[in-house]
Amino acid sequence: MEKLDQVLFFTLEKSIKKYRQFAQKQIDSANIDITIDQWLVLKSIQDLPDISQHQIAENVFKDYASVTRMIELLVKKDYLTRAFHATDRRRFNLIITKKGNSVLDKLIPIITANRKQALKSLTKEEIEKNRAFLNRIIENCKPGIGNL
Amino acid sequence: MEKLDQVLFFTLEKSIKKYRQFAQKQIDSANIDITIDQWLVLKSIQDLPDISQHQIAENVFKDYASVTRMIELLVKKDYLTRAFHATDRRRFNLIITKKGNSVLDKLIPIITANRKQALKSLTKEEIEKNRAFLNRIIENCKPGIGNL
DNA sequence: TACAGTTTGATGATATATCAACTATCATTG
DNA sequence: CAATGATAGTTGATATATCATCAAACTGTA
Repeated sequence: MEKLDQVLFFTLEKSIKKYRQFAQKQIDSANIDITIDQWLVLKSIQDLPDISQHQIAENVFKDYASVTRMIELLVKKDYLTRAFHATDRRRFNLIITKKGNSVLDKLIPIITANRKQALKSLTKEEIEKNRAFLNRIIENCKPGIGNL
Repeated sequence: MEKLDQVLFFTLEKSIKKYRQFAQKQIDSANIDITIDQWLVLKSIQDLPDISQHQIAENVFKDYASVTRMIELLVKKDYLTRAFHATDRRRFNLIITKKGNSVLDKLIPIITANRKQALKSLTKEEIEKNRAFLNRIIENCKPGIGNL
């Protein structure tokens, strides 16, 4: 069996971890109290204000349970409030607070710079090819007749 | 700001997560009681029998604390034993048990099949290009003068 | 309308990630 | 040899991942 560092999935894990560490450090350095995962959730709500927690989970491909807990944290941090939903009493209205919006605004230039730095010297074409490649992996890993 | 699904790092996260879910399912289906992360640690020890916990952590780019806890679990599961190190009393000798070796053996065909399935229809050349691409991201995210 | 099945969300248990603080041991050097 | 600094590993706290189970509310249909 090959050594781990020759396996593509290993490089894949390493790259995303390094990017996350790097990006989180930049956020911390700016004294913004949020994790990348919390930001993903908050951003999903901003993009689709009437989103449900289940939809958020699918959006950021996280577990429903994780989303529940992350939302609790965002409420604790006063970035988000929960109100009753007008038509469905199982659901909540997730409303980003002023503080939450301010954090989202402050994050824009940081995240943009992070992505730019991480993709420095890589062309648009390379990036697109890579995305296509990764999407084929995603397709191949879908549960299907072949691997149930 | 772009929607999340247009961001490369998002696709990157998704692909590694989908691969992990898929691969873990195959392991579970074979009734092998191990997680992928535990396997990574066990495999590191098999590859380098005199490895230290710090080296393991670097090998699989995990935190030292995580490695400590994963090793505890592997010992509990009787896949690994800890003995005193001959020359350095701070360290441990990590020895894979018979049971551990048996699990490692049983995993070889499963992991091989997983990787093959996930990379189905992707050529060696594409894979190599992709690895190079990811390595450039890793380089770009290294802490340096530009982003401290 | 009443029941069955589905959807939304919460919670408990376990595994891992990350940071910080801590102990024990080793290595260096004055 | 003693003081200092480096290294190996542990532990606590908090965040997240995953699975299973649960309750409440909704929907469709007999």
